[in-house]
Amino acid sequence: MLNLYNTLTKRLEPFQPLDPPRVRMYVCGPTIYDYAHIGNFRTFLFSDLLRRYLKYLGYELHHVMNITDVDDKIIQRSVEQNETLRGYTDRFLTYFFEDFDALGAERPEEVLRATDHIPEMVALIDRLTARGHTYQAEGSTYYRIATFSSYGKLSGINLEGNQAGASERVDADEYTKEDARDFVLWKAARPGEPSWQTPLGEGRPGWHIECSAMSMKALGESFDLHLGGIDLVFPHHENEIAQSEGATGQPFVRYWVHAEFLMVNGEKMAKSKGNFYTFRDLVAKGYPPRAIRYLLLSAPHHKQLNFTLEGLEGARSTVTRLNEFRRRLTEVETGSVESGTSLVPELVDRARIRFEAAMNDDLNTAEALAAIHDFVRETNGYLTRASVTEKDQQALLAQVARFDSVFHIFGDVTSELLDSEIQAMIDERQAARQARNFARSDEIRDHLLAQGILLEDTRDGVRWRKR
RNA sequence: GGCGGCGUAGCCAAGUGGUAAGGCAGAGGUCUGCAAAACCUUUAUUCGUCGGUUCGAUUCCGACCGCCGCCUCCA
Repeated sequence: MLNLYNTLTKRLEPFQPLDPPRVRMYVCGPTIYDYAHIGNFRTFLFSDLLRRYLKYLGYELHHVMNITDVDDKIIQRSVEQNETLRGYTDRFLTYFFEDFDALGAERPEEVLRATDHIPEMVALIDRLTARGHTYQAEGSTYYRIATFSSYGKLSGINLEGNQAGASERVDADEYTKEDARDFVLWKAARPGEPSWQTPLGEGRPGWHIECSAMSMKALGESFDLHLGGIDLVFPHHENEIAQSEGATGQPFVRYWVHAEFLMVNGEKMAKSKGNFYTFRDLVAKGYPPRAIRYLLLSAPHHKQLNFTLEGLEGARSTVTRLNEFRRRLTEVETGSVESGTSLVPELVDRARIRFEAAMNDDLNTAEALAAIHDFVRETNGYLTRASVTEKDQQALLAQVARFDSVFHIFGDVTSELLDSEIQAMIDERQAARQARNFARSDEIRDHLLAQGILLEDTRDGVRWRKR
């Protein structure tokens, strides 16, 4: 039984979907104003891991991810680039999914763009208005938080304020609100900004309403899982609850699960801090996508993970080792074994049980990976000591496949799914590395020839001096 | 100021009231006519500091030090 830490209840809870074996899951996707950095991808790889593990457990996923394709930064960037909003976001959406695919993440069943769902948002705002949760000011529509009594239940935010130390930063909002805590549902059009003509007036949607409208459209008014980065707990997810439950009167989401930050030198990796790496930065430095995936999944999602290049080097070694292991297992020569002497079934069972126990414990990936590593080491040792039957080999390969269906880290470090631009970067790096290796082996060979240790080195083979 | 989290070997990092997983890096070794791979051994008497509870604490409690996050757009 999978247990998940639920931000809403602040407890570890057994996961029970509303309508098994279906699982309806919504993930807050990217705002595509630029390339995503690997901190962003930590969340998306976490949702990929959860998705894959739920499938491993036999659930049927209906996984929805939104794309925020209209907001202040996007508008600003598209104007700077002299592109239309749609053209600009189309371009960065393409980049996003190139990276997403290269990182081995499975595509959600549905990817929904905000600007494709303006009518749904307007309809939801209408429902909120009918229930008395909204007010208008200067052409914009706001949510009146005072009308939603359980506001704050997700984040534990104190509505009484207590922002003395934060007061200088509060109220940078350019729109007119009755109360600083209220948030905008529909923003009145402003000159030079994209806008939509709707019954609410000409304007564009607020950020929070997108997710409520799209998630409920795709998954219904109540659904199982809602994921996102920890920074979305407040105000985004708190506001989603206010919008959705305010409109429907129904419980919105059963399990809220949040991914912690990726840190750099002890600080949150963020565009605004300038301490970020994009996926492409790292590929250009020669790191395989699979190593990046491994690193981002190597610590449990509820803990901050400190990113270092040294750690990424380690991840590359690890992933190479896993890949070699699977190849070795695939190519091993099978033989016969005295009946009843095979240790393989026990080895496989032990690894699988430990792996599942770790994953069921709120997706403790560190422990699950430890189970995989022990399995790999023990199997490698077994392979060097004894021959395996074909049946053993199949059992071992099947177990590798089970692990890999969840983590997706055993494959080639490069991927056939890679976008050509990314693939080119990798090819270049690999060619350079190979060249270095050749040079090094040439050096060694020359040295050995000079020493007379090596008598001959041809394509067909080498001849060594007899000892 | 309010709320929350973290501090474990060179790096990343799990974990527990009963004596420190795993990966990477390092060292030694086995095997292979070099190398690589693989395997074996080894690397924290100790888990920020100081107290307390306990037969026993890294794990519980308190204080302190250091760091971080949210409260503002943010994965």
